[in-house]
Amino acid sequence: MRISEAAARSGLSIDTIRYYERTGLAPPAGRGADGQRRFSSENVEWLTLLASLRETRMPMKQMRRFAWLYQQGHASVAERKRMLLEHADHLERQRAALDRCAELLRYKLAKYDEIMGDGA
Amino acid sequence: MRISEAAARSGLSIDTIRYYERTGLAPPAGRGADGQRRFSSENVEWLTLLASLRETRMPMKQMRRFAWLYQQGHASVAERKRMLLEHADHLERQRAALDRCAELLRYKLAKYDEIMGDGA
DNA sequence: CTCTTGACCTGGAGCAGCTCCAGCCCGGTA
DNA sequence: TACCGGGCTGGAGCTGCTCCAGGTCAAGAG
Repeated sequence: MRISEAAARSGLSIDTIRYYERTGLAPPAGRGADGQRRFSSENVEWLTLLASLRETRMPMKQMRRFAWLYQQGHASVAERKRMLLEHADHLERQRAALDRCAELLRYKLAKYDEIMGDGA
Repeated sequence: MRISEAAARSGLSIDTIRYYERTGLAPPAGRGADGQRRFSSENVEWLTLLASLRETRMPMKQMRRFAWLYQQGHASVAERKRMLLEHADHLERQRAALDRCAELLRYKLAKYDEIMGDGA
C-alpha cells in the first residue's frame, strides 16, 4: 500500500512516517516502479507499534535502539523484552500522573462551582 | 521562598519556571531587595497546577489563555471551568491510549516469551 | 495528444517546549 | 580578602515533529 494508507492505518501522519524513516526509526520502505514508497502489512504493524510507544512518550533515542535491536533478529529478544517491561513501568507512572491531575481538576472544579453559586 | 525551593515543591525545573514566567504562563514573581525572585505559596500552587496540566499535555497556548483568564478574576470562572472540563476529557483519552499501549506490550511480551522458550 | 489533477517525492525551514550555558552579581563564611 | 553557592540574563541548542516550495509521475478529461 501507499504512504497515505499506511498513515491512516498506523495513526501516524505522512510527514511523521517519512521522518521516522529518515531518522532510522522505521526501516526504509520498499519502492514501486514509480519510485514511491510501498508498505507491507508488517511495515504498518511496526509503524503502529511506534505510534503507540510515541503516544506514551518513549523517547526517540530508545525507540531507535529498539528498532536497531529488532533488526538484529532473535538474539536481541531478551533486551527488547527488558525495554518493553521498562516502558510498561512508565505507563504506570503516567497513569498515576493522570490520576493526580484528575484529582486536582475535581478540586478546582468544585471550587469554581462554589464561586459561581450552586445554580450555575 | 526562592526559586530552588519553588522548583522542588512544584516539580518544575528552575529553568522551566523562568521560562514560564517569560512566556506569560506564570505571573512575574516578586523580587527581594537582592533582585532575586521570591515565591509565595499561592505562586507555588499555581506552578504546581501548571506542572500537572503540562504533564498531561495541555498545550502552552491553552495554558497561557487559562493564565490570562485567571488574572481577569471571578468573571472568567465559567470559561476556566469549561477549559478544565475539556482537559478532563483529554485525560480520559490519554488513559485509553495507555490502556491500548499496555495491551500491545502484553501481546509483544507474550510473543517474546514464546520465542525465548518458557524457561527464559 | 495535451492538459489538468492528485498523490507522492526531496530538502530545508519553522515551531513548541524546554534545557543548557557563559558570564555576571550578591551575600555569607574562613 | 578570597571564595563559594545560588541567583540573574540573554541566547544557543535540542527533540520531535510539521509545513512548505518546487518538482515528478500516472491517470483521466477534452
